[in-house]
Amino acid sequence: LPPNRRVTSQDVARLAGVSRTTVSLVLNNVSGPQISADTRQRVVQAAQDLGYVPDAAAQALASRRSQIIGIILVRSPQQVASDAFLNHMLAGLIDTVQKRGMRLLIDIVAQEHQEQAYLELVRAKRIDGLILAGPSFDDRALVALEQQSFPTVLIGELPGVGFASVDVDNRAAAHMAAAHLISLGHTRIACITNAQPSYAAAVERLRGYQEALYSAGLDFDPRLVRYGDFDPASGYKAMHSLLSDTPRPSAVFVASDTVALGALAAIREAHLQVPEDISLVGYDDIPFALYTHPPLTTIHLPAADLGRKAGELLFRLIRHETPDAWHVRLNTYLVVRQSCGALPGS
Amino acid sequence: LPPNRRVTSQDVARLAGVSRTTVSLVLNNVSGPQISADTRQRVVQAAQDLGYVPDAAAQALASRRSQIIGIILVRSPQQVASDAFLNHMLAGLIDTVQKRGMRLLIDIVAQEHQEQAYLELVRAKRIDGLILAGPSFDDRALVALEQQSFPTVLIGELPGVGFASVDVDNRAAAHMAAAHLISLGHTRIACITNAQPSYAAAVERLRGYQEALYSAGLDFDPRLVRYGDFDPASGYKAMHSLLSDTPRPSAVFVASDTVALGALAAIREAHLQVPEDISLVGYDDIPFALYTHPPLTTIHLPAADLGRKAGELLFRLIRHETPDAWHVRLNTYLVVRQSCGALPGS
DNA sequence: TTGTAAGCGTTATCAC
DNA sequence: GTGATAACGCTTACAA
Repeated sequence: LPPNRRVTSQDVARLAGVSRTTVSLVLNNVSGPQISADTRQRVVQAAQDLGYVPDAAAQALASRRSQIIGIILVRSPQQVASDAFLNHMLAGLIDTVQKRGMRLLIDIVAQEHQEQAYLELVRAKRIDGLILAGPSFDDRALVALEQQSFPTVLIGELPGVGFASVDVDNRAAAHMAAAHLISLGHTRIACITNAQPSYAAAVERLRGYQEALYSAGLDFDPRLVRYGDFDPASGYKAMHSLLSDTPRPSAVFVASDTVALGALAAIREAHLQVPEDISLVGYDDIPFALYTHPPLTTIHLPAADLGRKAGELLFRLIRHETPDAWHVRLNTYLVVRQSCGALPGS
Repeated sequence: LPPNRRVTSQDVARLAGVSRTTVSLVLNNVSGPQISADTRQRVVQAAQDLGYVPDAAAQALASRRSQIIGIILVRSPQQVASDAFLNHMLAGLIDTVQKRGMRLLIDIVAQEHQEQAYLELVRAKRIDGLILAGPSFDDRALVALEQQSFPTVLIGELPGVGFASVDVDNRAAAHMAAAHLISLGHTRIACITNAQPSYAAAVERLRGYQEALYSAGLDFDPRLVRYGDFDPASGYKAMHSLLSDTPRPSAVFVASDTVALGALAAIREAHLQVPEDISLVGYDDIPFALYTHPPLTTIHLPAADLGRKAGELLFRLIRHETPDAWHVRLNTYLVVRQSCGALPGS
């Protein structure tokens, strides 16, 4: 025998004095057949002695399950760079995946390549389930997945399609943010979105802001809206433009902390004070929001939970269990720090 | 025939009127045997017509290559959360991996579980190559990889072991940062590290700072050193402690932008000004460094390139090519913004 | 309770 | 140039 050969289940079987079948049954804890405690022990011992690790490819080929789940992040390089959120979500997801003894395959693709990216993964049976995180999805491509009912979970906005999803209620959260400013007496409240209006989440947040105004009997003035683009630079630009409006807004809801950092810089550059001259509410509660100047009042998003829930939901689907809910909505809440003040004279 | 059966290479062969062997040869562009252009064309066409996608598990089992590379991030959940760097590196790595038609399997593990995490991946032949990113590695476990010369690349500090690695010269970079402060006339310069001294990178950066002092003929005063711990909170605490020293340092090198954000907050809280009262140099050049108040002078690290280079190096190893260099050192440079001022009277 | 044997869908080694 | 045929290492009916 070649000395450095791979240890196979055959070797384990031989050492334990049983068949490969038994080895497989024991090591996979198959529930059907009862294995005597003695046999089980011998097999486990033999496997350990030999340092046996099953070959993943062989296992996948025979069992038709790869024990890998895939996550596809539909994002531009620029977004990846400034997404202080991603880490958290990934950490939550990986945590869940590990607990199930599975692995995570990750891919970042541009909007226009998403289809080929996940179809290959699925068709090659490389993954047992798929998590899609991105702004929007190409319906045409998703149809294929839906037809073969491939286990899939969306993180983000819910399109009309029938996929399971995990998200926060962006509209309600934005409503909460704007309502906070209104409660402080502000009436001229601007909005800088997190992204361009082609992104569903951006539209939802804008709508929440709008609804908060209406609920309070305030007018919605489209001239007070600017579109951010994921990064601080876009927030800087948007705020700069907003500050040249007259009369100046006394408060701004910035639908992304990252974008808000740029907005803060623009305000400082104009020699204005937060919150004395302008109140600001952010969105996301990134770790840095506590350390801006001043600390940013913002909407807290449960990033890690988003990843965790998506993972749990997906595992249910993979095991053909009916999930408690096909569309999970996680809670957000307002974190009051020091970037908002009452409107003078209110 | 069952209507919804998987399309196999057998089907392609049948449609093209050739054998499975030929299909494999054509689709994998095997160089040895010459296939006639006509046959090649027929096979390609048939594969496309049928929407054939090779089964990943079967391919892996037969070819002994999974086409997956693994990255293991050795980090605590806390570090993952505040690591504004990770995204960049991952994006760079994924970019490289995609170009090679491979996939990336990602895992985050705590220091104490690293061994089992990557040994399973390697032993199960789940991955063709491994990238390890973390503060330090358990030599005992790495020995196994080294012995079977499993393609492995380290991102980070270079231990004594013989693995290929990609890193920046932390010491030289820190030297540069401290030298900048010295050039502005500062003599009482403190240092807040990025992490505890158990982390090699933290020690290297501290040493670079120290060497810069010596080079300038300044004394190294250990009482001016504080240890950060990855997050802004640790920077806040460290700076707070530093500010109660007398005489106060006139400048601080903070070996992590993330930690520096906390330090900035502590300085503001003490009603001091940057750079008027205290100069600050950071490290990493995270996207937010440009938007702090004031914009942070810092050391730029090529995060995405780190990922890219690690990927390229790894592919060389996988293909048994001798790499140009086993230890790649990427360049850093000082980005001068507005957090440093000349010492009054110098 | 355990063993036998038939796949799983490729790749790779030879002949032809 | 192309086609049999044997691995690859495991899971899983089914048989004993």
